[in-house]
Amino acid sequence: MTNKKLASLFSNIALYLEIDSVPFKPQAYVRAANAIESLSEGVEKIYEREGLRGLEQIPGVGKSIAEKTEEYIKTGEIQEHEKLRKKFPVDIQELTSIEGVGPKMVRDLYKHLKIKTLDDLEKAAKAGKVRKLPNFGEKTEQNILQGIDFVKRSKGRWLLGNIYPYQEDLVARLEDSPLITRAVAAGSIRRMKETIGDVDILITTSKPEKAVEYFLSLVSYEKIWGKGSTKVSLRTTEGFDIDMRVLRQEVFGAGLQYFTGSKEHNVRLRTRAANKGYKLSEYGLFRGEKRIACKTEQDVYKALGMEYIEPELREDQGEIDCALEGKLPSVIPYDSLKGDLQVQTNWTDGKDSIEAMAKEAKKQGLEYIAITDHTRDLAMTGGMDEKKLLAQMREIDKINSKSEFRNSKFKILKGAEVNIRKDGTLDITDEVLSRLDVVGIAVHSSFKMTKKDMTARIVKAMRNPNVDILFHPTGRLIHKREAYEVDMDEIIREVKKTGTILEINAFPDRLDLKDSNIKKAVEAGCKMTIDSDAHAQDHFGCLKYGIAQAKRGWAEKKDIINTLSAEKMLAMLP
DNA sequence: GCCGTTTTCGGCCCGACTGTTTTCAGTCG
Repeated sequence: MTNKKLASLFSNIALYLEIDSVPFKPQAYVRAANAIESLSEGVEKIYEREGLRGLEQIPGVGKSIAEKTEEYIKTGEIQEHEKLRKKFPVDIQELTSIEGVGPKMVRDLYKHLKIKTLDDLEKAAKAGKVRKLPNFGEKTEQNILQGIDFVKRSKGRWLLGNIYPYQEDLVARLEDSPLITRAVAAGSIRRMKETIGDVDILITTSKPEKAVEYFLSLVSYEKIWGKGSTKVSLRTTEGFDIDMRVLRQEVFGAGLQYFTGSKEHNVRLRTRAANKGYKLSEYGLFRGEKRIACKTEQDVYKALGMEYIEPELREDQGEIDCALEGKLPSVIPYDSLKGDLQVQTNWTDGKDSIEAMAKEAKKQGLEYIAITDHTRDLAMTGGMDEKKLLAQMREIDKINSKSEFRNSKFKILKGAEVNIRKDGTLDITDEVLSRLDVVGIAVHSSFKMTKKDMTARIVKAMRNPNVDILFHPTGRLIHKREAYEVDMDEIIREVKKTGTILEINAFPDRLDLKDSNIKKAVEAGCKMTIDSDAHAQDHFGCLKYGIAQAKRGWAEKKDIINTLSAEKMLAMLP
């Protein structure tokens, strides 16, 4: 995981340089950091094979950053970074993670109050010292305290999308070993919760000690919390914990059920079992001394007289009663999407071209994507005005007519992610909107309106007859920003009137709508779409997190319009 | 500091919003 650490060093350098208002260099470091973080290969490997020259091939990495990378590979640190850190001995990553706090504020806070950490800042703000600084005031102090509260609450939890690929890789490598007959992730990862506290791995093996050693050889860890013959618990160098347990083959199902949770689900399940005269534990379902089910999870649920409950539903949200009555919804399966209705390209803030995104989507088995770049008001992304949008539409026609796409089922649809202004109007004219296949709308600014005003703003935008989809309806960014205040019931009522489609945005830090809102939408009979919000080719993989979210919201295939063919999907749009 | 040529230095996404000003700096997207 050198890439990640190195990337974080470079982003730190960028922040330190911004303190000094150094022009342009910070962006260069940020670009390099992003490029390094998204590499599929370790920088050491590249360096080993191709030396400095290989490093310079990474986009955004030139001579100087390549040399710093070399220095880091050889010595584990970068002098430039040490120098800057001595000048401003502050936890700049942590402090700037507070919404509204940037490098300049960090500078002033350190200069006047010697604030170095989140805790320092919290104390100072609570003591009313922050408001007295030049250019700070009471409101800023309040915002800082709120921001700290938010950061603190999300500490120690990780985004599903950041951990899932790690877990997938680890499980695959465990299963590759002849020592191990079965390996599977349990816990909140298996339930696909939007954030994960730690990773639970279950294995079966005939040689527990050897398997534990093998597991330790695969994982790079900072600390072992505990180690026995059937369990090991550690902190990875990435900073999260893994619990690995060896289960006995014959009780694997019961163990998997137990360690998948959730705790609340299990408590209720055990109560049901007890009422029927059974006892349920991680070692099986018992009647008296007799073990009656334990091999598979299916056995356990069946023996309790209920339908099998998928892991994503096990949150004690009424799933057990439904399962007993045989009334569980058949939630949407993982392979059921035919299209993706939110895709950004290098026409705005995406990384790849329209054609590259289309090719990748096709490769992933999709039948269509809608290109939905940002519009005018999002100047920072190169947001498109009417003229640029029309040019892009012509470009899409051109690509669609290329033989590769023309002769296949695949189609690129024309769309946009249109900005909803503060007053509920849109930043593209109706005339141009009416020519698009898919019009998505979204809020990107003025997040701190009252609930009433924000709801009215969105409702007004949805009433535009050209509008098809409300993108990331609540605007939250997990661990970064709270959802804005909005009356979801009112939005749903309006959706029923206008036929607007609600989005389940699958990007790991959005997952917006969240599960409880999806459930509301399903109950009201709203239609939804699951979109990746891809900004690069490898982001299509995020769709599975959106599907997981839909499952957690009890959505069925029929509730999700992009399970349909392009033609049928388009017919569903208002 | 990187990039891309105009081959060796100039350009680098920029507008809205906020809270603090009293004309703007900082932050965000």
